[in-house]
Amino acid sequence: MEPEDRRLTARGEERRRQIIEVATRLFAEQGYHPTSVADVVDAVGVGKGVFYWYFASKEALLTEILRDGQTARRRHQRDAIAGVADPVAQMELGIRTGMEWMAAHREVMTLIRFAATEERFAPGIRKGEATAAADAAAPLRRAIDEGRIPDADPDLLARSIVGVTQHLSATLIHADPAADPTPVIDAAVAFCIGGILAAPIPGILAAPTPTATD
Amino acid sequence: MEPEDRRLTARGEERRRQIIEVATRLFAEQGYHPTSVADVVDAVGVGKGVFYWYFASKEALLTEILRDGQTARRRHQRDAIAGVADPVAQMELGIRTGMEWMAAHREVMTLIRFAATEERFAPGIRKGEATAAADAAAPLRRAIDEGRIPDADPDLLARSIVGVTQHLSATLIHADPAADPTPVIDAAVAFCIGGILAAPIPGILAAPTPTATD
DNA sequence: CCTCCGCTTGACCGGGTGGTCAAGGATGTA
DNA sequence: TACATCCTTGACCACCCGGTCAAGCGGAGG
Repeated sequence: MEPEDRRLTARGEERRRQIIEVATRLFAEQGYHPTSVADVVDAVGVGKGVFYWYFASKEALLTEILRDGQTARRRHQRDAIAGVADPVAQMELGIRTGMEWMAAHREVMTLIRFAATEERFAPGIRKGEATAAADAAAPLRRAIDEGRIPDADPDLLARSIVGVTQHLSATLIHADPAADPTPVIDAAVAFCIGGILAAPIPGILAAPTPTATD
Repeated sequence: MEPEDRRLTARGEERRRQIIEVATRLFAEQGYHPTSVADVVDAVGVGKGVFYWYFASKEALLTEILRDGQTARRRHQRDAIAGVADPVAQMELGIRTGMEWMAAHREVMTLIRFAATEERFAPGIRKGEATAAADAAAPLRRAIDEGRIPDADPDLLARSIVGVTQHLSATLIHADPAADPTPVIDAAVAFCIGGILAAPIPGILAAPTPTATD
């Protein structure tokens, strides 16, 4: 019988959760590859067979962590903006709740960023990020249609916002988990709202200047 | 005699370069850990001992690739903005040349993003990114002092810009290396310039709304 | 009390890893 | 030619990895 279609008792579900939790922490702290299955089961305090009772492989466990993390973040953001009508307010709230989720789930974000660099996991990550970008692009498109913000490629705007939020989250919030993330989040919101309002800037942008030394 | 203080002939230097080049490609394609030293020397077409003639360890090779990549990007950006006086023009040119460099060095960027997630390599990456952020923060500070852009934390602005450029580079330009990166770069410039001009936006930002479900 | 089955154990396996090294070929210099 | 130095070889090593499995435990339902 395969691990994925086993019927688990309450005790079994709890053990499974525990393994996911410990593995997420260890993978994020030491790296996925440097962390062995033995490390995980030792940290949990069980025999090695337990791991393979609940998971088909080490890779399957990481895949599940990544998938669950991406869907959880998406749901968190969707729920947050559900009651808001104004698209620009939706954007701000989406940025806020997205960063709050990232700050509260640093380990998962580290794993997602790792997985994006390894071709075995990257397709799944790319798909999730495309979904996230599409989620963000929808209100942007509406805002453009309503004339609330200048005309620009909604997908590029959405990707830019994802870039700002993920990077600030990774470098500043994760650097000091104890610190209050609010100022960083406020800065991200201000920067992103400025960015989406900025498409046509007359007289600021310099000439194309294709001066490359490379 | 240790590899690091060997005196290499022209042939030796060439071999060393070749190993770095091949390893960079393989590490980026398959991942650092899944790529064995045997994979690298096989791809180069030499015996295993050659690797350890030029490098102390697999880890030392990656560290060197990362360090060289970060310094090369920094120099590229510094050289590009050297002759420009206006701080806002410096910012735009810095964003442009930075993204051009990233587009031309996808493999190295992939390795940098990987290394940032593994604690063994992360300190070096963080240091390099702090330097890059400081480089970008300097013209921002001047622009603020001169009243060219609104008052805001230059470091947060710099980190936001790094986030946009790296993410757009990683997700869009790397996704299709054959495509012309210019439209993406233009979008990044517009978004970032908008972001740094955006600090005080009256009547746009909604109320703080600390509605969290978590 | 017994039986069943979800759960656990940990020794074991094949194979791959990073790294070493004694030996020998290639190259430049004198 | 002779010699030193640079470079290359590839078998070899100790170790550890992900994964397997026969055996046994223990709690819930009968």
